[in-house]
Amino acid sequence: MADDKKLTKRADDFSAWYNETVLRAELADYSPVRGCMVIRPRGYGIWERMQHQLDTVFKETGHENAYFPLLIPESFMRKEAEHVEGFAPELAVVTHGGGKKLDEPLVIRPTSETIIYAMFSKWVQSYRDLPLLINQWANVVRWEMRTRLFLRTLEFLWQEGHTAHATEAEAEEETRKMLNVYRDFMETYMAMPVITGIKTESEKFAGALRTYGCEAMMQDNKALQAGTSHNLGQNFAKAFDVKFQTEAGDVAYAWNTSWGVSTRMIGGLVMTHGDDNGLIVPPLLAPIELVIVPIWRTDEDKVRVMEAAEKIKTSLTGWERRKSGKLRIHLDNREGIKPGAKYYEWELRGVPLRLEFGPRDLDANQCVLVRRDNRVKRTVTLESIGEDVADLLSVIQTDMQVAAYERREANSVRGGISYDDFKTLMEGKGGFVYAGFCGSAKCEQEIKEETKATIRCLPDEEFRSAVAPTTCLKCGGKSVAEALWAKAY
RNA sequence: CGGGACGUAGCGCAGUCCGGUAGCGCACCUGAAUGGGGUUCAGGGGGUCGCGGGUUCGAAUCCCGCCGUCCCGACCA
Repeated sequence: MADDKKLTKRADDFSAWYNETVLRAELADYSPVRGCMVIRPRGYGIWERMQHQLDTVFKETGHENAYFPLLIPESFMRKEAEHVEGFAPELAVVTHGGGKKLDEPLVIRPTSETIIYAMFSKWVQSYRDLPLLINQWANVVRWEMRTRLFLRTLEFLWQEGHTAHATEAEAEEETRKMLNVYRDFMETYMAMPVITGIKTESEKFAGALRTYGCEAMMQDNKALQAGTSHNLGQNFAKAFDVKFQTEAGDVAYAWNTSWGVSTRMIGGLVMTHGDDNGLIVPPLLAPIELVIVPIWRTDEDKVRVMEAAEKIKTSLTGWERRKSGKLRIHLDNREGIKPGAKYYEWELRGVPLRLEFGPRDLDANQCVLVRRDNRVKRTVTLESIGEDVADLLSVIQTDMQVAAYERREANSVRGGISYDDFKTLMEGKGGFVYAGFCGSAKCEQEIKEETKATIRCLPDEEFRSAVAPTTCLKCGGKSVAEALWAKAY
């Protein structure tokens, strides 16, 4: 931050730009503990809107919220072999309580499968108890080596859905359904298009049968896994004895799923939409959608402009829209700060629409609306201000989504790329590469070592290339699936 | 855990080589003017110089130890 006022430009140092934007837009701050962060009101406000929307859909799809404890007996973590292996390196463990060493150490949850399925085994007796559809909003702790605000912190907030079903097919349907819930949310609300698909064995959740994910492309052309959904099969049911009596009278293990999205999505939002002036929040998730900046020169003007600005705010606040509820408006009536300074400040904070209103506007019964996403100014009459603001916000939402989609496609490569060209691309600007994969973990591992790119997923059908690749990107052998390759966060 | 940089006011830094009254910019407070894209002037408040020990008449500065942060590598929503 050589110049106090200007952000580092994305093109100069994307990583520095991201950190500065998050800090200066007051989304979050560093905590006294390494790797932890404080989510500030402007960041938490976005999270609350994300939570509200997702929670609504979770309930519409039949899930109920519950809360399971933070502390998990260490022995629980050991009951599922892959699970313990996957999470052991990043566990935080409580060894003392009340001044005494504990008989059994307690793990701070890195995720709650173990405690939840232990409880499910008590609650599930009969096929009539199924499906059991539970969600919890919680914090989890994973002791990561390197951390970044929102993207990877020791503690983060998320939701984790956990379900139990009578059949494998039902569990698979649930897994896919919730993946699509995430996808819809990310596209519609975050204006962040994603590629959905299945994870390879090496990227799969520890303990799952199959893992599906949503992958978004950030402005540095790296991939961000924004949500995952797991078909757990009967792995945890067997480990925690989640059994039920079937309609026919047999005893069977339940089929489980789990799925989650976290505050990491806020990082995704920043890196999808931000520009060199700071944050840009899509209207549907913006805690403030419209900021009114009054302008005056003389004391008389100040009085009448402020009075009229208050009126505009009141009349607009009454506007109710289908998806986004009442208009969320802030009137910046601070004195002693020039309008220009306010513009920069609210732009940095990402408020999608600004209304400028001064004496000239008052006399002409008009105001100036300025879009955050493309900075286009428009003078509109106050007669129809409600419609205009609502329309513009909706257009901004759509335009942001389209822009993000077009950027992703412009940086995606399909249809035949040599391994040499692939390496060059990954050393340079990066991007999404759709290419054949022979299915061997060896090829996957070698590519990772040589280029740092990984298979983000084997994309779902609608994202696959028109002509399926026939040979493996690495070994040239027969391709068994089309893979999406990219460097990832 | 390895390599590098750093720790001085809320933030960003200078001062450290060569020991001698702790400074600058921004932010903050007061007042006046200013106000359609980052306002100006005047006045003001704020510091265990990361922590502990040592050398010295005297340490932000030299020596030893520790702690912490950031960046780069091995792990990851």
